[in-house]
Amino acid sequence: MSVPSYVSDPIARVPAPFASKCSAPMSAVRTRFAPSPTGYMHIGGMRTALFCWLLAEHAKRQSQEGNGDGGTFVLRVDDTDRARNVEAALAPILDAFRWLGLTWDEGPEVGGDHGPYFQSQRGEFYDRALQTLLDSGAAYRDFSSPEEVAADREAAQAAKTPYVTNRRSLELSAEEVEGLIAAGQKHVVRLKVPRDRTITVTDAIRGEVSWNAALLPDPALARADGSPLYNFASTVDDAAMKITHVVRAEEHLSNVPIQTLIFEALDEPVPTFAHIPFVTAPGTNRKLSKRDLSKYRDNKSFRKLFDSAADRLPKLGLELGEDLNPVMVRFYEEMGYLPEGLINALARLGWSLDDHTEVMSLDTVAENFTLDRVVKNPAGLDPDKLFSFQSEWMSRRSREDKVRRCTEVLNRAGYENIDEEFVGRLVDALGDRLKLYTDVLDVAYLFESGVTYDEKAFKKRIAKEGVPELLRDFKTERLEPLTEADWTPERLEEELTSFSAAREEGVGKLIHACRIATSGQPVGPGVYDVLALVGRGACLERIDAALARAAA
RNA sequence: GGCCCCAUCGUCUAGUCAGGUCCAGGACACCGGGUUUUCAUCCCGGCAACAGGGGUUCAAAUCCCCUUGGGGUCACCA
Repeated sequence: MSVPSYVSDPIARVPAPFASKCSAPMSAVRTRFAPSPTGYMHIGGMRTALFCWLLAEHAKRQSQEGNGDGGTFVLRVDDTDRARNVEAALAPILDAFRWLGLTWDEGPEVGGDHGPYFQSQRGEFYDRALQTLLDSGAAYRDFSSPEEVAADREAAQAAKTPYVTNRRSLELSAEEVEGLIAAGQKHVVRLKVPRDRTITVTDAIRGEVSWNAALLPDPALARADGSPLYNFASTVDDAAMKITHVVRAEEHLSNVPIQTLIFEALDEPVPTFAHIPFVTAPGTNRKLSKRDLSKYRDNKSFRKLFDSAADRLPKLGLELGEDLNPVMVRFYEEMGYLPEGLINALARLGWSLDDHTEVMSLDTVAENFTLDRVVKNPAGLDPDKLFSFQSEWMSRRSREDKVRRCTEVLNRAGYENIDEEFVGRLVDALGDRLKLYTDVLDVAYLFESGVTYDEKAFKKRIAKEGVPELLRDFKTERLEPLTEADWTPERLEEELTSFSAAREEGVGKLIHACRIATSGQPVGPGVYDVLALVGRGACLERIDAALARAAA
């Protein structure tokens, strides 16, 4: 088979324009995200998936305005070799897409014209492609044992020379090869890399990148049992699914020359590659990885996340650890983050709209997303910034939504008979303080019979010269005479203010004392709301308890 | 080690392709002040960066080269 003269004109084979700032209409854009079913959705993978989705979605919208031929986002499952529990391991991944509102046009559950969408079901595609390559001579059977290959590799390493495949099997005659096959001799199929080539590709993000093919080992396409390897399966699928833009993390950049060669050998157009920077671990520019999780606690803003999760998750019957942690999308969902918040943060990781726009909906991002505004260098997710986006989006949520979701959290935390009307009052009192749905857990004292005192705050605000007396008098003179009906924030404020004035004291003293006595904590909603929410009976009891504690 | 990629405030970034309007803009974080006689919000202000060295040019964060630093990848994994 003849190899196209790709070297002389590398760009000619790159189909669609990648910088859509240009006014030329875009041809159809088809992107894919190909997760392997691991049982969880990695936050970095999610960012990659988001960019894939955005590119397709943007093209889709453009075409609706009469510009271009549409966009399609494909979800394909890389489950080669892992057939056992695919469904269970895939579910969390699909859930993450659903939670964030990233729909797929083709893939699991929805099907499509280019299926099946599970690699484990695409065996015939690989077999056929493999035969094509074997027939054309682009690939060959390698009878070397894995041990021999490993030894060659080590020798090259030791000699400090680049390792290239020892093509001994190529010296076999056709008859000898037939004989070995007939004898059941184990072998892999390798791509015969043309060693006189320079492979050049114009990456949509990195620009022109080249490799000297003479330095490339012949990659295995299929195992001894005939099953396809990643680079091969992925290329065959991308070709069959008519993928126009391969958007993936930068760590895949080194797969480009091999895949390019495979596309060419298959006589398929080479898609546009777009290698986006990966998401880094906090405080470093290394790849964010589940394995180094414990190290991330050393990072200041990550530690806040961990600490807060360690406190809250158990209350919801969950556990911070291997199966649930900040590298997973589900972590943020369980902690009560909003999809809008995470999307906003992820979209801003490596991409910007302009020099000032920070808060953006998925819709806004999709409307404006182009690869030419993707940055080249890796970026770390900053929990503080995510939190800032989160509070912005939470502030836009309706009261009904907050009430419903907070009630859910409370129920999950095991508090029985939660009254939605009461939660409504609570949500009002919380106001902007409610940043995450799980923030309601901070006011658990409203749903429990006793109070746990913050020791430091207690000492500072109650166990102090004159304060217990003041609190006691306020209680007996002003609080006790109030009826249940009088027990409103407005009335309580009136009483506290006038009492303080009568005593010639600043209101601060009593405000703090009351807050600590009734809630145990130095922070929370406004005091009058706290007193009202805690209720007359419990307030009086708790003040007594605090007084007794101060006296002890 | 080979190959490849990357390099602007603590962090995410704008500016780089089409050099001057940038003694570098925004956001988050941080620090200070104001509002709230409480917590949070909100408002105002501040701190803070072009990795280094050579070129090219009247002019370089922007173009070229080198150095340094960081990272990715080198499987019959994905």
